[in-house]
Amino acid sequence: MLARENRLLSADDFRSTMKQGRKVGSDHIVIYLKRDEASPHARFGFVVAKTVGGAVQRNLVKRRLRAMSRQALQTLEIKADVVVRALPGAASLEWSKLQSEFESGFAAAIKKSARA
RNA sequence: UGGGUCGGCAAGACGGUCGCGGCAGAAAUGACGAGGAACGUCCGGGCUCCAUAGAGCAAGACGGUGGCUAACAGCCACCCAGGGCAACCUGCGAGAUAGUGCAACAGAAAGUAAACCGCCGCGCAAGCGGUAAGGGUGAAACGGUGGUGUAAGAGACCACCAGCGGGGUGCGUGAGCAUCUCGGCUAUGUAAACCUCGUUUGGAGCAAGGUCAGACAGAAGGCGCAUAGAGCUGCUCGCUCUAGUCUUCGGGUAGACCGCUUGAGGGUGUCGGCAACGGCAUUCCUAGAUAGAUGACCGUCACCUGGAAACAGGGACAAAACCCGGCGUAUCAGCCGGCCCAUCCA
RNA sequence: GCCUCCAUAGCCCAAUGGCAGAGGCAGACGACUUAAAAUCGUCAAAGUGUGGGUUCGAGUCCCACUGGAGGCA
Repeated sequence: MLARENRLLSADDFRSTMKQGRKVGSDHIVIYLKRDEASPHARFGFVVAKTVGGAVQRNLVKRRLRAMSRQALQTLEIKADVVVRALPGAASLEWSKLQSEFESGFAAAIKKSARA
């Protein structure tokens, strides 16, 4: 779990990040990243729809994504809002595969947003 | 030993590192942190507000008997019916002489009367009369079998059996069971069709409800000012509140705290009861989030699968959101016990 | 949290408890046409989401599930 200041809390935050942020997709996840140097912290949020699975599967996916986000936060230098959307099939994926997907997608999103 | 049937247990254990949630603490830190179904939301309650929870109708639910319970559509014991060699299982199991409806097709006829082919009598014949044994239809045909009887037949009469109704005796709290006796010789099925009888249900739901803080902009229409609106789901009455109130459109806020986890609570012992369950004593406190807390990495042991071994792989279903009691449904691999049947041995 | 509705042929849908199922679009074949469209005719395609029950008989009535759609606070 992330600390409270590193989480997206309101529906408006989610909406603006997904609308204005840079979007990078892969087989099982989609990452939206919006740079915001004015905000005090980098913030993460997760969207895991019912199509992913039942409550148990969705919680597992959310927790794994949170653990990955926490690791990414330690090496992150920029301030940004990030939303990770999980797609069907993410629940049956192994940890290492999901992690590699997340890391490559996250790096691509940072590169893309730096160009903008 | 094999097969069956019923019930119960458990939901791998211990530890390390990095993190999360609320709690305690000044801090360091400490203990705690999803389930047997947390699920589906099918019932019943507690709790909160509406009147203190009221009356009648309507509407719904339930339906063998006795008990348990806060309550129930649940549970226990028993009765009856059906299935099974048996253990055991299944049953929305009141009422069809209160009334209404329906019973397609076939068939003469589908519920209280009648007669298609027959059979018998009369008649040359057409036909008329008697009859309901036999045939045929159907899911179902107005008791069954055997006899007496007759022109042929028929509960017309008789015996036994089945079934219905009235009465009695014994046992049982009771549903009922056993048995005796009398009566018409017989009355179809369907109430998970309307209905009748009995019992029972006021409504809304923790986004209930309350405290604090904060934001905004009003407009149109309906009904009313002493009978009108709302609370109050369909109606009538009754009660309370208000001079306004409701609907639609538009605008604004969606923050904090309480409710919020100690409860019809769990464990153990003992007593009462066939049991469900209850009494008493003692002991324990065990999640309270709000985009919503359990994840990642690793070690040891146990289980299963493959393998000679090293070793490799695997572990279901499914996650609290005010709280309980049930029901229903999902569940890999397991463990334990009662009972029944078959076979073998003594 | 509280409710409501739906499931029938590839698609949209109808049905009084009664021979088990109507219609339209789409499909196949034929006619018309030089050919095609349109039109006309013919044909095929379902066993009514699943499992039980009531009934002589169930798409229909009852119960439990499964999947889907919607509403209110």
